[in-house]
Amino acid sequence: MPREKTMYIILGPTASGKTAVAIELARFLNTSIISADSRQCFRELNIGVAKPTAEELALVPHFFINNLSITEEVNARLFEESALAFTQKIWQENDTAIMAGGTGLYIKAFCEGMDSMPEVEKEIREKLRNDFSKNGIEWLQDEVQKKDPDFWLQAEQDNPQRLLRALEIWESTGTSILDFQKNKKVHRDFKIIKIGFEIPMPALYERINKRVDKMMIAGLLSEVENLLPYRNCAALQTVGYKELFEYLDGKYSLEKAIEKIKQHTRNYAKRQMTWFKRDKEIQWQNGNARLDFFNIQLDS
RNA sequence: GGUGCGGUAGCUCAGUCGGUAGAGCAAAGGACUGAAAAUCCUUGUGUCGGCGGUUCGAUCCCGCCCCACACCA
Repeated sequence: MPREKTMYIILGPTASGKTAVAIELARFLNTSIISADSRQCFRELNIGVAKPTAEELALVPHFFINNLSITEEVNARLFEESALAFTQKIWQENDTAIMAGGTGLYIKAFCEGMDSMPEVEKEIREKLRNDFSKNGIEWLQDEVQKKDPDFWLQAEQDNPQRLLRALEIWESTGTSILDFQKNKKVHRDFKIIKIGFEIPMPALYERINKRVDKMMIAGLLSEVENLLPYRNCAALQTVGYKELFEYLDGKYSLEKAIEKIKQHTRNYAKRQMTWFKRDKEIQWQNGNARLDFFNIQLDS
């Protein structure tokens, strides 16, 4: 009788120390790690996204790291599909697996599934985005209001990303996006245990500030300079890159850019916590009490 | 020393033709179904540099002073 398969999901805000613990745990359980991080999957992004080092990656098999280029599109649905495929692969040899990351939506997609949505042709998406950047938010709002009034009524009416998505679904299908959002949770045929790493905000902010300084010493600026031709990619709308692009534009000093990176990373960590706090399945652990964490895992 | 331009929310600044003031960013909280390290929402009383004067009333006008910057000596 095979043991029940178990996925341990190690999550938490950026700079909470997830990476090291996930690797330790993976070695202990002799299994692999699936990264749930919307930026570490890009092979061109390294220092600025706090990717595990080559040495760390060599210790344990990793999935969804370095598997995509910044010129490719990624989204939660794609993550769900590939993470499930990786999981099946791991199950062939292991009863346990580890997912580690801070992208809450991706983790949710993996655990609960995304509603299936119609494919949107590239041309439609690009045309809408062009029209939006040419004509502005009022145009977008008018379009949505005209074409999908039901969605409009309950929409975040100033949120261009959401309006564009609704509109591209409308343009592709003639149907409201609401008709595809079933909000039903999928059940996975394996056990999921979510462990959250929590560090008091002042301490976390301190760690973030220090880590940004380390990134600069490690050569983040030259990583960013090399990516200058790609700065418009969605993948580069990322803390640490945006600010240094603007520094290179001469918008402000390097010191100022570094200060902004720290600020924006703190804001990001806060948003991550806001997301995670709502998930009542997460077992929270003090990020400094790692032994404790292992004990609990062995018992469950 | 002289001239000019400033001194308004933690920061950058707008504004009040005299009736005690508002944006962006920050901060705090929140949302989140194909860009999620993204995007969006909520929250703004601060001796409007100091002291006097004019006025029913001054942050806004006048005088003096202090501070910063620029230029001239």
